[in-house]
Amino acid sequence: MSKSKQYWLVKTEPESFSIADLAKSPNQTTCWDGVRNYQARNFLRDEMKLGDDVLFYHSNAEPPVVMGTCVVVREAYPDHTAWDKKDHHYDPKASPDNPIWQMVDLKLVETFDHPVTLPELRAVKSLAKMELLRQGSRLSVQPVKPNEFKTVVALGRKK
DNA sequence: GCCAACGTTGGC
DNA sequence: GCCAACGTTGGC
Repeated sequence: MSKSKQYWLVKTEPESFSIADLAKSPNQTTCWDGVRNYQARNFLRDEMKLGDDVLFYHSNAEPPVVMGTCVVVREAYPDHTAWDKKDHHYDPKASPDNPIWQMVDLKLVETFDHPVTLPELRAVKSLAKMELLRQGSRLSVQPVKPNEFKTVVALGRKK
């Protein structure tokens, strides 16, 4: 008995990992490591399912922008970068026995012809309640409603 | 580079 | 368990 497909948005700073980097990755697939926030992790670990569609967002960019979409191709498994001392997101409390942090694998679906900027999103009335647009929203993995997803994709394809 | 909003830490 | 101090995120 499978639930209907869910939708998500993930943030990344393009200087560390951009959608172009994803496009260049083997099989256009990457492990989404480095999430170090419990609420975001809980979404990754408990709710992201194979086949869920994901908006790919560039944060700390000029302008901040939804670049395209990807899809969940592997469900949650331990984020081994958490116990790698050399990793930027190293967490001394994590270990193979107690991973704490999880990641999923994401595969590129499409890069928008017309990436949708944050000001453009804010101008769309039906997106007013998007988590991304909430003031102070910092979740790097967040749920997106089906209509919101469809609206953003339509904006990304047209113009 | 600034700073508001947020999450985490640690003293008590 | 409170909450001040601190660190981080991320838009501007």
